[in-house]
Amino acid sequence: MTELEHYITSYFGVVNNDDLQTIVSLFKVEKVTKGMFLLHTGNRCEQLSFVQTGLLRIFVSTPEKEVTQWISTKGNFSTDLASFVFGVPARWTIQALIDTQLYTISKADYQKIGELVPSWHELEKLFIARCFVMLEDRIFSHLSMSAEERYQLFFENNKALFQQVPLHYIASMLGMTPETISRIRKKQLL
Amino acid sequence: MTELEHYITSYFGVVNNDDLQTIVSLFKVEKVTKGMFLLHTGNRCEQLSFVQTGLLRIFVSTPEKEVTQWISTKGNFSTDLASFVFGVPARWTIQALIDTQLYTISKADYQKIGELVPSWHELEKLFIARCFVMLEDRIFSHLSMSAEERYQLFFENNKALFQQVPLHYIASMLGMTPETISRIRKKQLL
DNA sequence: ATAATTTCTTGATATTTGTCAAGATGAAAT
DNA sequence: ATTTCATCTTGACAAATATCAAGAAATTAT
Repeated sequence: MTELEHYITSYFGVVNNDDLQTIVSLFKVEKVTKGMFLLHTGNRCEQLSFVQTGLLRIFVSTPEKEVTQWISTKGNFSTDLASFVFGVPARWTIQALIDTQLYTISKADYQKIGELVPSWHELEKLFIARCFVMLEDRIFSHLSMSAEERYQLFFENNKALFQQVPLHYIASMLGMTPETISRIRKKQLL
Repeated sequence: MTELEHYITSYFGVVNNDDLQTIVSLFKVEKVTKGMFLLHTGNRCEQLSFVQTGLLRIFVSTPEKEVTQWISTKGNFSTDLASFVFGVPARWTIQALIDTQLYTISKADYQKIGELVPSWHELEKLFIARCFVMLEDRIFSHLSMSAEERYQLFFENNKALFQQVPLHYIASMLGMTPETISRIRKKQLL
C-alpha cells in the first residue's frame, strides 16, 4: 500500500481496491517551498492535501495577534474544511513552514469522486466525523486541563515537532504564551 | 413546515419533500422528565435527538470535576456523535435539566434512511461538517479570547439560558469557574 | 566569518483566574 | 410557614498565566 493509500484509508475508512485506485488517481503531487501560502484567509479553499513530507501551519491573523490553529505534519491532512465543504470564505491561512511535498486534490476532482465511487459520501462523512472527534478532544482539554497539562499531553505525542518549529507557534496552538512553555520546561528539569 | 422539518433542513440541508417526509417519519416524540438520563458515559449512544422544548446537559464526570460540554436548548440536536457514528463507548452523559420533549431517531432508523434516501450520506456529511465548524469556533475562542471575552460572547447569544440553568454549568462549558462569572458580571455593572 | 535576525530563556512584575470560606438569596421540600 | 438545600455573590488570598524587557543562544543572511 502506498503512503497516500494508507492516509486515505486511515482517514476515510476502508474502501475496495478499485475505488481506492480511483480516488488515489485524482490526487496530484504538489511541491511548495518554505514560506509559500496554500491558502489565504478570506479566499475560497479549493483543495485538500495530505502532507507527505514537510510542515504546514494553519493560522489566522487577528488585529491583536496571530493565532496558530494547527501544524500539519507527515500524514496529516490540511484544508479549511468549512471553506472546502461549504464554499464560504476561508477563516484560515495555510503556509509551508519548510519545503513541503503534498498529495493534493482539487475541489472539482474531489467532487468528481462522488460520481465515481458510490460509497464516497459515506466515507466523507466518516472522515469529517473523525475531524469532529479530534476537535472535541481539544475542546475537552481546554475545559478540563491547565496549560501545563495541555503542554504535557501535546509534548508526549509530538516530541519531534519541538525540534522543527518555533516554540511560539506551538504555544499559540495550545492557547498559551511561549514564556509559559519555557517555564513549564524549566520546572520539569528539577 | 413543521418544527422538526425545519430543524432537519437547517442542520442537514435542503431535501426534496418526499425525502424529508421519509426522514421525519422515522423520528418519534420522546418525553423525558427532569433529571432523567438519555445517555451514560461508557454506553453506546443509540439515538440522535432534537430538543423541542426543555433543556439537556451534555457532560462528563472526571475524578476531579464534572465538565459540562454543552447545554442543548430548543432546536439544538443532542447526541454523542463519536459514539453514534462509530459505535464506540460514549464520552458524554446526557441528562434533562428540566422536563424535556424531543424528536428522537434511533440509530437503527437513522441507518435505514441511508437505504431510503439516496442523498442521505451527503446530507449527513453536511450535518457533521456544520458540527465541526461549531467546534472550530469554540477552539478559536479558547485560543484567542480571555474568560471575560468568552463569557461576553456567549452571554450576548444566549441571554435566556442564564435565567434557566445553574451558573456553574455555564461556567464549566465556558472553561471557567462560577466565581469568575460572578466577578465579570459585577465589573460590568460599574 | 561576521553581522543581522529570530528564537528561547529568564527575571521582575502585573493581571487573570482559581480556591476556599462565609454570608445572602432564592427555590424546593416538609 | 419553616426548614432545608442549592445557588449566587463577595472577600481574602493563592496560584497560574501574561506581559515586558533583557540577555543568551541559535539560525540565517551577507
